[in-house]
Amino acid sequence: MKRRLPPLKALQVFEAAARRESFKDAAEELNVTDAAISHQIKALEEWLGMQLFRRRGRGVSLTDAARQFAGHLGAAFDRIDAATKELGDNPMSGTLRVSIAPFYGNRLVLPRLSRFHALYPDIKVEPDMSSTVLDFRKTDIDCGLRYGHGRWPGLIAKEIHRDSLAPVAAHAMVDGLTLPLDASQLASMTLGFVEGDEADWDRWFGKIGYKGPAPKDFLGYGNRARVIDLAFSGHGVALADEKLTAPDVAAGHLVRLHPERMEGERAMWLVYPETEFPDPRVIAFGEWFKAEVDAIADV
Amino acid sequence: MKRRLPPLKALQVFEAAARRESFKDAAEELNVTDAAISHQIKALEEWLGMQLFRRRGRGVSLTDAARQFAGHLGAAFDRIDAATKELGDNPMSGTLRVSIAPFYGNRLVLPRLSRFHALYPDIKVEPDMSSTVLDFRKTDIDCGLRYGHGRWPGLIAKEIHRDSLAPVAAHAMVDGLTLPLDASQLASMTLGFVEGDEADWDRWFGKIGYKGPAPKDFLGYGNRARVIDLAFSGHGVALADEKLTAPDVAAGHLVRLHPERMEGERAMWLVYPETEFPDPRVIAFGEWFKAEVDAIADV
DNA sequence: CACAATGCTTTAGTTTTTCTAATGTGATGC
DNA sequence: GCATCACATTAGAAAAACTAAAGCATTGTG
Repeated sequence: MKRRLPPLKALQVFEAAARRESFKDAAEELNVTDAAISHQIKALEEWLGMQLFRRRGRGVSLTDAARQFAGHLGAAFDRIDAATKELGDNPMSGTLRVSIAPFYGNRLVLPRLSRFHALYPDIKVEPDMSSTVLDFRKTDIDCGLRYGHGRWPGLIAKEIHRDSLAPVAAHAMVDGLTLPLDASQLASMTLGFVEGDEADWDRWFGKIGYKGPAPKDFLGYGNRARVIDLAFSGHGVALADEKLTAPDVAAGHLVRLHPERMEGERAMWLVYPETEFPDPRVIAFGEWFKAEVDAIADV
Repeated sequence: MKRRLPPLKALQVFEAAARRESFKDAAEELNVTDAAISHQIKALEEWLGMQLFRRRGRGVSLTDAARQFAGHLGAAFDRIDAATKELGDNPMSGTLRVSIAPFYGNRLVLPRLSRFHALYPDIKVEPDMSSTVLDFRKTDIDCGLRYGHGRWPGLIAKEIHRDSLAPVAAHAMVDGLTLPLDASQLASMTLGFVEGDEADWDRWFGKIGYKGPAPKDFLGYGNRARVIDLAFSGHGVALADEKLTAPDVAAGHLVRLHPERMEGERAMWLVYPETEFPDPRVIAFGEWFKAEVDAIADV
């Protein structure tokens, strides 16, 4: 039951001519000459094998069948018009698939998602918490929140929040000590770091002007989730982002050991495919989330 | 609130590509190369200013908005398809405007019209009984029943019934005479004729082999309605078509004076404009009416 | 009643759109 | 690793759409 449509352009011209019952008026509406209308109508009549207009020297009149036909066409074109407008009108709808590292997502994104939904009720966010490398060409994922240096080929990355590092640990670590600790106290503790960012502690101690014996008790982990786990466990200190740890500090699970903050090498980025027409929902999501993170008060 | 539709060809291509979720399959369906599909989709995306497909090296996938859009388009095209099929499927509907001379129409057409409606329930026949010259270019009339020689420039004429002439008169004319009359009795009566067809009586008398004194009492009229009126009035004899007068003969209003029939110069024709696509309803009407006239039994 | 104006048609030629062939690219399967 | 598949791109060919101009029949106007 395949469709067999007449040339659509001819139908469009016919519908206009039928609606106005005049080739001249149709020509004006479509910004062409009346000869063009005449041609299209003739071609359509030939395609259909029947006459649509009665010619009468000056002016034309519709046959019964053609009038009915034109009505259907008008309705069909109206529907196309409506669908086209809808397409442009509300880009803020549908499903937005966001890839987020589980650690970061559970901690910062999920608790705030309901507020995004309040803002854009027609967008359903589908967080993808798998930690696999994200490839927008293989999956239907629209954007991702990624932690890193911000340069990924083929991807556009917009900075959400750059690390603002400060040492945190569990209460057990500082039992009986007065806060803030001084640098030599810190230097003697077990210091967690993310592999690849080994230099962070050195830079931090340098920033506070520490000149004493170099810290020696380092523990490296594959990602910062593990480093923060170390802090939670009470067996070491993490040099962690203030926004990321703020909820735990506020809740009393972690303690800031020193007021000094240091800008980190890495940041959290909104990433999405390099495309001619960026998905406006992605942009909106990124802007909303940056505002949310910025609003996290330091403790 | 003018419509502003994207290029319809591009929409058609997009709908197919969206339905199959494959440019290649769409190309096959539309009998073009896949490059053509790629071009149209790209053009449409540029027109809309947004992406419809996610490209993924091999294959494509629809965005949410595009899927919805394609659904609307499919429905619209289905409607166009249905309307187009309907247009061709039932040509036997609508209003058929037929121009008929009142005399002929009241006598032969109107009494039979209900049977045409039974045959084609969707055609509404609108008889136009005005006797004005019919010009298909000025009016919305579809066809006419015309009496004459059958040659009218710009018109197609199909013969419905050729005159089969025989003399009729009112009963009063033949009171006390035995039927059929013989030729000399007829020749002495008042003979009605239609102006232009003066020779008919001569031919008729010739046909029955009448050699006596030529008839002298002639009365000319502008049309045959008046000539038959003469017969009704009892003041003369009409040389009239057997089918046309059959009802009156059967009802006893007129009497056939002689069994001899003569084929006339004129006939009743179905006429309609010379056009590339004749209205099939006109053809059907003509065929039906010819059958009806043929079925009139002579009395 | 002649004459201008109107609205559609036709023809011939131009412009625009659409399509193809060839080639390229990245993904995928063997 | 290599063939294959699905889409993209380019350049150019083919087809469709459009225009200008002239024509024709009808209609309105002075």
